[in-house]
Amino acid sequence: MPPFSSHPHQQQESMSTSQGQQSSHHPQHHHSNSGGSSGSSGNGPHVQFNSTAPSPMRQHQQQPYSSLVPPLSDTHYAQYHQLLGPSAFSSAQSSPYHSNHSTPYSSMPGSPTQEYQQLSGSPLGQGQKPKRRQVKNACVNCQKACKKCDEGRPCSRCIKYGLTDTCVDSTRKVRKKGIKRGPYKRRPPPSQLGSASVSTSPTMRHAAVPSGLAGYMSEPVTALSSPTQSHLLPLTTSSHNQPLDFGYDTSGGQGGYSFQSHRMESTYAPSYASYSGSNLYTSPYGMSSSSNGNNNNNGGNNNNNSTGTNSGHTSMP
DNA sequence: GGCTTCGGACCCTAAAAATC
DNA sequence: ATTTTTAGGGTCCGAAGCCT
Ligand SMILES: [Zn+2]
Ligand SMILES: [Zn+2]
Repeated sequence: MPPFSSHPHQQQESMSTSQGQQSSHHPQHHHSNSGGSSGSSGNGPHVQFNSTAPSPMRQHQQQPYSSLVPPLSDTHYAQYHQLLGPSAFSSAQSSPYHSNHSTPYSSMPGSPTQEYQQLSGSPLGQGQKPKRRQVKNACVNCQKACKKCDEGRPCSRCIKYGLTDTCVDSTRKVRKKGIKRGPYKRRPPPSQLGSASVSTSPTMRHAAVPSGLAGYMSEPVTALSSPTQSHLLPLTTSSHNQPLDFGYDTSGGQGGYSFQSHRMESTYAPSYASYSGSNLYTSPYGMSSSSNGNNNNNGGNNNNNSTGTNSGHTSMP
């Protein structure tokens, strides 16, 4: 993971830069600081660099983009949305909305959270949080508001707020290629398989994971993961090793989109702590020699740019 | 109370690396 | 060629500040 992950929010424009690198996530968000502390928590693959920096936030308020992004009390909204049910999405245009949509929100049964339930039928144990599922591409309005969207194109949220005309998919950047990564962690020994079971049980690898997260560790594990490996794993092990049960089509993904940017946001200094070597994240990279001739070595790689990185939420000009 | 913001946890999945 | 790991790029929860 990147030393300090560029923050998901914001971005705002292709910085040009040599190769247009710039990895900030959020399409537009401005957040003003860097650090995330995500890391340890959960299985989140991206441990972010925690840079404290309380940041005065909440100060700058350029102009509410309310005009574009209408409210919609999520509670209410969620209820409605929940109607979609966990799997309702997946198929592109399956939004129940279109199919029947006559149901008044008020009559929607279920709780908001209900919608994110198990997707792959995994029981999701007692205390576990159900996995949150996301749409592949949120509409611009929801994206800006950081609110939940759905597959339907005028998405339900936009419909509710009468933004159907502006409800279009947000653009996505294409992941860059050629980024070096450094060696991966050891892999499980070839044969042995079934035998290992018990002690080496698949669960081993997740051992380090906080109980609460167990739910994420669904994967049945197709014979693999040796104990050795497990201890090597950072405790941020990724939940799924492989796209086994993905409901979506892998191919589809985000085909090349050209990025665009909507909004330039006013002044939001990048400010994120530069990552100096703390290995908060046990990645092979860090340990790798200093040389790192080729790989830019840890996240640093193309992020450097990051300029915009860190915050994202934008707030309309 | 609702609405607006937004920090950052959580997710998805393509690409790199490791194996086969 | 296939599998596994990793991280780029994203979605959106949930809390806090504002507004009415
Ligand atoms: Zn939407
Ligand atoms: Zn929409």
